[in-house]
Amino acid sequence: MDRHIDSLSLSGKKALLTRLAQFYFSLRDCLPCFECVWVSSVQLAQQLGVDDTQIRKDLALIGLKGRPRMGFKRDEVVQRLREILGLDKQHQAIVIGAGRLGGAIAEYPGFRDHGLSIEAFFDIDPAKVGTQASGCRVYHVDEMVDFIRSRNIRLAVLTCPVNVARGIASDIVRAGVKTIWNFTSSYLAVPADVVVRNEHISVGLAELTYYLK
Amino acid sequence: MDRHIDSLSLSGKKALLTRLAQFYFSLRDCLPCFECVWVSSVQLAQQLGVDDTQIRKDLALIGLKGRPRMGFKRDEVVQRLREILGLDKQHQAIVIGAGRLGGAIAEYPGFRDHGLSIEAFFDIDPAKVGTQASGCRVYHVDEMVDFIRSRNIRLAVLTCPVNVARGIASDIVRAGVKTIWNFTSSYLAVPADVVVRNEHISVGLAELTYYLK
DNA sequence: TAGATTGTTAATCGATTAACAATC
DNA sequence: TAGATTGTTAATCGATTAACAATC
Repeated sequence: MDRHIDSLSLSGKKALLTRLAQFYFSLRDCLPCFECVWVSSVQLAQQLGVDDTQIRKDLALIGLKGRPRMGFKRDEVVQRLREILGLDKQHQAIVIGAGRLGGAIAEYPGFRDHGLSIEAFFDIDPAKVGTQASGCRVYHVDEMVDFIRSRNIRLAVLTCPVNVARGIASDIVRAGVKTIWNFTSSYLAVPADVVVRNEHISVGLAELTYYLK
Repeated sequence: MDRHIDSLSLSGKKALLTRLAQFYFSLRDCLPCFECVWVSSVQLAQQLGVDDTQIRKDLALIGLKGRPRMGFKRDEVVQRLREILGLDKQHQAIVIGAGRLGGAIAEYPGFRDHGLSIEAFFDIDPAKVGTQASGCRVYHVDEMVDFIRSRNIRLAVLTCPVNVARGIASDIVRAGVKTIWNFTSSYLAVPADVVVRNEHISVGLAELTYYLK
């Protein structure tokens, strides 16, 4: 099962995970009108604007079998995707940077449903330290490393200013963080066992303004 | 020049634009310590963790020439990237959904620097309509189409609930919007002359939680 | 000059798509 | 049965990487 996924290249694996997550959200959010028990690879492909062969291959890779003439059992697919993507388990995370973006992310309703619980914010601004943000306490950045160590935090969300992103990243990695969700426009160099997902919002803007010319 | 870019496949073009935007932000934000006038493709490649041949090819594609033994003139590269990406020009945009995420996006400091000006928010909540958000007025969604038409808005940011995303998308496209920055987890089907950039935040989360297993 | 870096062609690699037999 | 859909192999396509001559 999972062994097959691990045989993929790093970029292939990343692309696969992105597709699997899209399948999941498409089946969960975007087909609520569908009372159908069965969903075919062609239906899903049309929903997402991709090739149907791809979908059958991806589902086969995670051990799902379809039925000729019927398609795939929708609930079975959704359940298996939850397992594979780790959305079933509970994960503790911290947010570094108690600004608007950090707050928006912490309050995103989908997250709690997917097992993400924000444990604390960290900021350097004395006006923010000690206050509550989105139901969590805001601590000073100086307390960050101890917090990560004592609570065994593995996931950190970076919404701090770009110029301090690298310093923070190296601190939290040394404290034990294994996955970083990077919302700054900084490129982070990390050890091989740490995963960084970049959400470079400015890059998205640049892509769009290109097309506006 | 630009004609070369247009000869690329759709996915190739998208990948190129992403790389160009990364070059830009890397040169602008992440090498401020560098007083160097010259920057080599190898330096930039190391910064971004990509292949240096790729960088030379990309820069050649947009008409930039390097000098053997020296590299590329940094300012020239930055300036040309601004032109190509359309970051020099002023663009008016609207944000649909006056929640936390919409506010965070509207206040993102990088945007005004890159020519994006938010003209209005739209929401369906009576408690929000008529108020100010991030320095802009919040209008009712019913006024959206007229606003787009009269102000000739081409770019819309979607931060509305997922279940209304498709209806909104089809309304704004009919009103004349050409590029949609989609922060909902909905897949939007649009005509060929409309560009959608998806920032599926939940997809990002799913990718990260996979690695936490 | 010697050496480093560009610019570009060729080769490899992987991802996507097409085709089609198997099957319910 | 007939027909639709899966599952999988083969073919195509494009992107990435390697190699190296040109050049400052």
